[in-house]
Amino acid sequence: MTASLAPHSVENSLTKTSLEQLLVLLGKQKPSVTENNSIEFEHRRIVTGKTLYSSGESFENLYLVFSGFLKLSNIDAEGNERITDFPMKSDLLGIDGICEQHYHLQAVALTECNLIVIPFRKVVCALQETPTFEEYLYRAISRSLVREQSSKTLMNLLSAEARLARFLILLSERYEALGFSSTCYILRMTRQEIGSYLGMTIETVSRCLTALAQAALIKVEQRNITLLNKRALRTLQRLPLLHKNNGKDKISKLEKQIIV
Amino acid sequence: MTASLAPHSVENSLTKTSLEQLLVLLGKQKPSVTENNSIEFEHRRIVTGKTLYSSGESFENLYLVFSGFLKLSNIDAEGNERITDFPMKSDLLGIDGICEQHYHLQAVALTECNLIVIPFRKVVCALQETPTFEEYLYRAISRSLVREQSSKTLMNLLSAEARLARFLILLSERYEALGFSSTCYILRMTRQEIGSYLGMTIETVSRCLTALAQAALIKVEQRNITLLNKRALRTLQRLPLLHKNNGKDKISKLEKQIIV
DNA sequence: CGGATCGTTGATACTTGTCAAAGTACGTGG
DNA sequence: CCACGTACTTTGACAAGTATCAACGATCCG
Repeated sequence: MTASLAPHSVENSLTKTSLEQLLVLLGKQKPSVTENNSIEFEHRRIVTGKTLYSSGESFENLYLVFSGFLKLSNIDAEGNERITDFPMKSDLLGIDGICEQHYHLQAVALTECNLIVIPFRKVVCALQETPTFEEYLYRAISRSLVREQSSKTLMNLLSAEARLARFLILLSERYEALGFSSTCYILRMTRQEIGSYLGMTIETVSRCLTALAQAALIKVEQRNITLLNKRALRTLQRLPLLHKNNGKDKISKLEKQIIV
Repeated sequence: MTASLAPHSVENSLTKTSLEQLLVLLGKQKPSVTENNSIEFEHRRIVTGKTLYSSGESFENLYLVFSGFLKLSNIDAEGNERITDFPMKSDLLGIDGICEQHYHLQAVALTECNLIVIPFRKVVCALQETPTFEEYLYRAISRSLVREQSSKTLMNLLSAEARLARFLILLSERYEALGFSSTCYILRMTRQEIGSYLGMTIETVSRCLTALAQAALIKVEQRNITLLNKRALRTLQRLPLLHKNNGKDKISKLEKQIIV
């Protein structure tokens, strides 16, 4: 049972995208009739493992993910990688470059990627007579901020198990929003990368996955994840850190809650 | 020895701000001559403890902090507060409201505050012929995102001591950027609020402050903080979690590094 | 068939949360 | 002005969670 419905599959053929299509990806609901559709955006493809942009590089473009899966990370002075996000379809990349005209982070493809290129300066100037574009650009940027804040907020003070449960649920919701299966998907990143993102060691990631699987909340087959009990996962992700019981008790207690 | 130079002091008298002044606060370097200066922005004052906006409230304005000190937080379903930022002068508030037209977070004044009101929809439409405004607005929003990401990145996988050291250094840098003393300032928030922000308990905050003080890296007098050894603090904030020595060894080792 | 990267599992030690209690600042009302 | 209550802070003893270290298993690729 492979998660063949996961993103990064078809629709890799496009090489140009109209403004209207771009707005829909940015979150626009109903297609407008009168929109300026003469403007087209180039695409850029990168293969697995390649870098889209690096920290310090001068900022020129925003990128909207059309297909594929990436990681966004920070390399500190000692060379340690700290992952801040895993962008996927419809996510906007490169916002971190606007403020100082050079990118702060590094974006690397975890699968083959097809990205819509948005030349920022040109576009913002040229499209100011197209208010909807501006509006959705603002919204997309704001959404990134909200997501960062809420993930930051929730990562701390939650146990490793809770954070991992939350991570799996959030991934599931993102897949669902894109029209893919929300219960069965492929992790496109290594355990190491999950650990970097969630702020825990690779061993802890592994142990927590095992624990969740033993409690029959998920099924783990290498990077293939099946969510078996989303309700329990949701409950788990809200448990504050450190209850009086150990892991097994916690989960069996959870089981009871669910049966009731 | 009180930190009388800390922000939130003078300059509380203004009630209107020109576009040019606003751009300078947003980070503009050299004043332009030809800028449209006829536009003026209203101010809003709130007293200590009052709420500027709450989660869920419909979004209308961005606010630029002119003076004072606030906290930005998230109240979860169980009523726990999770603080995501402590905005101060020149910080932009309310960005979290753009994406869904209602605020996601709650903003509360920690001191008396004087805020410049930016009616978002009106202003973005009306000022699109003023490219510099747009540009600096984008920059400010991007800067918020970068700050969120980097703080998120650094909070995890660092020890409580390191996070607290980082917190104190970052505060110091923000005060310095505003022209205030970078070595002596007043914490405007409780230990509880620091703990919520850094993802640790109030007891841990207290113990770490004591430890840093005993190592003579800082001086603590209630909420009055003096940084005695910034170099050591900077070193400490980059130490990865969990070395083989205990806290005291860590600091004395640090001391040696510094003496050398 | 190696070699390398990735993932799992176990034993141990350290950090930090939890619980409990006492100390300090601050404002209100007598 | 002092007593008192409340909120804030500090400190200690203990327990729980997770990092570290080490070894092994699995998968992938040349």
